Amino acid sequence: METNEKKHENCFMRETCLKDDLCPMVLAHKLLSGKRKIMILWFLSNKVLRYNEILKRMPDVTQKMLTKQLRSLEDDHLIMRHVYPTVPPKVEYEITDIGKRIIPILELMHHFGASYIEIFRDELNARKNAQEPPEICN
Amino acid sequence: METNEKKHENCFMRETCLKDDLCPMVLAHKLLSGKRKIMILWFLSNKVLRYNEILKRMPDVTQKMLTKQLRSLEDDHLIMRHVYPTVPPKVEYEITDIGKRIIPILELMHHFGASYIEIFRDELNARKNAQEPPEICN
DNA sequence: CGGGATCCTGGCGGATACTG
DNA sequence: CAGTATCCGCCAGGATCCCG
Repeated sequence: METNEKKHENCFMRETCLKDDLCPMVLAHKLLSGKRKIMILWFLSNKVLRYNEILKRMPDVTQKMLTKQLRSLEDDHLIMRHVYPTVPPKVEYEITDIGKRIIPILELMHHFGASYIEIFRDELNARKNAQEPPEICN
Repeated sequence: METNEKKHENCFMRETCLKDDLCPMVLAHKLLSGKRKIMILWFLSNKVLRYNEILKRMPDVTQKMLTKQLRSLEDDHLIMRHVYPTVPPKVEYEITDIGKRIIPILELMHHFGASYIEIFRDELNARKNAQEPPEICN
């Protein structure tokens, strides 16, 4: 496993790493680190969606935050924004070619999450109940 | 691509999603969302490392934050902490079997980051220079 | 050596109201 | 419909000092 070791070391030992965005890992992490970005990309991965369609799929997000995350993704060239100057306005969001390269990552994350849940379901439920005491407390 | 679409919808439309940790995507995102967790797992993916060895590989992290991220990863069963009660103390960190399942995700992220840099190198450099004005300003 | 304890701050993200 | 505008709480994360 020496090649693997070397690769990992190289990535982070380069002086540019952690400082600018030219370390592949740091950059990838940055591009995906917004709280809603992963979900947005996940939704757009197989469909063009309008603003409200995305909003409907995210039960607990505010309009402001959704807009912010969409703008950030657009600035990073991961999604495209199509504005139709009609009345009422219509705006569609579409994943870019580069954005599509993230989908395999999301698939793996989904798969990993599912495995993790299988193994630790009981503990996850226990944690959940611990931080969400029953109604009795009221 | 209907199966794909269904799968994605199901993940987030389930009432549990975004609310508890039982949505695979939300959970996976949570487990990896710490600022340094990805790098730590990356380093440990092929090696057992001591505390200071990890620290040396992260130029800009404080001891407190490294400790915090390590504890969080340990609580989530992604790494193990081995304490040798010697003088001076020696602590080693090792990735767990479940943690190892994250490595393919990191490999993909690294690959994606590299592709992204190839395509947008100029823009990334421009952004970097914009937020880091030359010494002249002093 | 490998932390813990404290204090502090930026900005992420939420709530609510308004608008072209 | 698809956003702004405004206000604000919170906490991840940083700086600094101390310790067994």
